[in-house]
Amino acid sequence: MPPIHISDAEQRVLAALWGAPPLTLGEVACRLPGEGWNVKTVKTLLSRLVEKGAVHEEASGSRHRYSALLRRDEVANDRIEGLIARFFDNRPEEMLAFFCRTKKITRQQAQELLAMLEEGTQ
Amino acid sequence: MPPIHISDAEQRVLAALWGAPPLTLGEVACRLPGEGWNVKTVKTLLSRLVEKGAVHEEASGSRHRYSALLRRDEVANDRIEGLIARFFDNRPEEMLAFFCRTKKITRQQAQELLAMLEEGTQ
DNA sequence: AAATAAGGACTACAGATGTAATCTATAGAT
DNA sequence: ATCTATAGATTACATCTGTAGTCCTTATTT
Repeated sequence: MPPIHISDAEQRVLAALWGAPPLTLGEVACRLPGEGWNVKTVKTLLSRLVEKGAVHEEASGSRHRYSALLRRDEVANDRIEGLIARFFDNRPEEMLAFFCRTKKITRQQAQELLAMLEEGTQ
Repeated sequence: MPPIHISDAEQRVLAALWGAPPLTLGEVACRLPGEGWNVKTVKTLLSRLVEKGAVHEEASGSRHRYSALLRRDEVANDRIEGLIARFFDNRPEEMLAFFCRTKKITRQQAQELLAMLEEGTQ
């Protein structure tokens, strides 16, 4: 199966479902404050996500409830992999270096990060 | 001006121009081995990039030569910013943590990175 | 019971994107 | 001088995306 492609707008809707119980259309719409979308727009995006297999739709009385089938970290990971492939020649450490060079990460933060790694590998 | 949006396919073409002298269409096409695109397709993408102001086109005899107007690190940075905003609540250090948690980097690499930061901040 | 609101199914429609094809000019090969 | 390969300008066309609108069926409110 070809990997599902989630568009930008769809991703925002998907995000509204992350870490939430199955939500109705209205509930989803409420969780998308900044977007300024019509509820119908949210419905369209939800339907497309269902078609794509990224969201589950279940009947609940005369309404439906929607829940995410893709986890945030799965999607995030895909995106990151894509960036590493495209811009950093498939070398994670290159991306990390770039990140540190440009992303104003402090020595402090790097140190904490290192500590975390130490923990994870022991 | 609204930020230029470079599509996925366009990005691959742009990448072929990075770090290279102005190239002709044929030269660009040659630098896109894996894509399996018709030269006409490459030409279309190049033209769109020119329209969008991401690529410069200059006459060279009866042909044209193309060169990137956006640098790799600019584009990479935009993408990374997007990810941080979308998936990590605008907190770079969260993305870094994720990065390290998913084992994309070894302790060794982190250590080198830290050394680099030390150097940069002294 | 009647009016209203929420939301389902289906439809709409322009602009972006992927992926070329045509038609034409010209530079290099014979 | 002619043929051929490269590539410029223009056009094509299906699909995807953003952004709803219609029309209909409940649930809820009066």
